[in-house]
Amino acid sequence: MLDIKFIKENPDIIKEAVRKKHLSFNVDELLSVEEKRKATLTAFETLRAEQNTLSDKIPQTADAAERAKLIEDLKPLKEKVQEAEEQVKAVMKEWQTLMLQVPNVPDMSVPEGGSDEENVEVKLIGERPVFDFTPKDHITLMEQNDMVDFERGTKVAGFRGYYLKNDGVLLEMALWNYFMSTLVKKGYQPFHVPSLVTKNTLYGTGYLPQGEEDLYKTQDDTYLSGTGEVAMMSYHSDEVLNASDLPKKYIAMSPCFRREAGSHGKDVKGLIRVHEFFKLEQVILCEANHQVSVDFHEELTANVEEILQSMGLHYHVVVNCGGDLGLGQVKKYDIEVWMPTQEKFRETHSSSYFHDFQTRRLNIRYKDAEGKMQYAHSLNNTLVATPRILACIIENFQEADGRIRVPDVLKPYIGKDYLGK
RNA sequence: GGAAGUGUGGCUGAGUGGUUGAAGGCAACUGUCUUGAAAACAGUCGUGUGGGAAACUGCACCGUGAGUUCGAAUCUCACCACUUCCGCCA
Repeated sequence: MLDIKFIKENPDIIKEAVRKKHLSFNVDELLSVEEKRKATLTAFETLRAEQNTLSDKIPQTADAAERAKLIEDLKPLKEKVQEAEEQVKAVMKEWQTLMLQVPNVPDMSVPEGGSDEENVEVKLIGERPVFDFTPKDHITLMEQNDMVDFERGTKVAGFRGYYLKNDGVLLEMALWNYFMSTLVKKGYQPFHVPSLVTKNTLYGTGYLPQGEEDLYKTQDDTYLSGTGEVAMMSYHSDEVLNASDLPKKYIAMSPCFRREAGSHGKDVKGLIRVHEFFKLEQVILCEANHQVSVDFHEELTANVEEILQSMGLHYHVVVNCGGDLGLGQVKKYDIEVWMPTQEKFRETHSSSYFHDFQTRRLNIRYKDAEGKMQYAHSLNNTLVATPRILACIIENFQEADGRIRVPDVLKPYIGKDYLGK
């Protein structure tokens, strides 16, 4: 959600945002509904003021006959007030529907483009691993080493189902522990957050109304969240925070559920794209200042890079083009790790900032130094999402004999040098 | 799932139809006093939105939504959350 004042004063900026994000939204329509909203509201408030004034006279009138006359006189006004109120409600509904579709304005540094194919590489770290044998893909390797069972996974859970087992589970838990403990040392607070959430939280984070078809819905009108960001961000909804408590730095761990509607043909095998996975997500709430947001955005990205480098993974960072940004995102980096058998980088992390887009919807504020209420800024980035990253690690660290070498930094968490049989 | 109760400002807590946006207390802020602090005393102290240069002022908000009424924090209904008891279950 953006400030309607800002939209009214800068319609061209919003139109440019719509264009750059490749959306279809009619800013002029919103502006005309906004005018209608103000006019209807003013009309209603004027009538209501009249009603209040006359109503207040009644208890001050002692004479019963006079009283009865006043009450009688107010009856027609009551109907007019009700009519005006109906009109306000109708316009407000229209207004809110449109307001939820207004995109946040992408940063100047966001490149032009319509899809992820036009994202721009901004950093390249490490080198492609060289194998003196033909490398196997993660599916083959993990099945050979009894780390995964896709056959029974689909039998039990359906399309994209999987069981992780044995060293696959040890690797997964080692990653959770390693990533988590690294960030806790940096002062981030760990949370295990709900993944079954109400509608409002999803509107608040911007996953509704646009993302409806990718969400699993329950018969109780709750949803299975696709990311821990949703519950973590909503943690402080409708709160006024102390400025001195900012920034809030959190790690949200939770299972994540995604219908992957519209991607049935993509990554149909393996652990790259699954309906159900586990994620630790970094979330920051900070003061409402662009440069502060930018600095924390770099921090969230650097946190992950540091860990990927410590494992010796080859990756690059891309800045997402306008068309690949979510409605609320100002700027986004994707971190993509090299997949040897696919001979391309695959997204393992996604780092973005929102300014006050989410906090307006969630009503998360703080009082600044002058005592003025401000909407906080919000940011998030994946810390680690399993099992996708397992696929990357396993392919990159495979040996000729089919075993998987354990990166040095993970050895304390796994207790051995190689995974597999 | 059954029964009863509760839901008011940052917190606590009055208020059961008419200057109540809401008493009192705590916390916070500002002054006086003090070398400084505490204490005491005096004062200030909700949010959003519209009008106005400002003083000021209209409207809305007492869990959410609907209703009754000239008028609702207060009455009615539905929903939600919490508490306690019972049942069931990890």
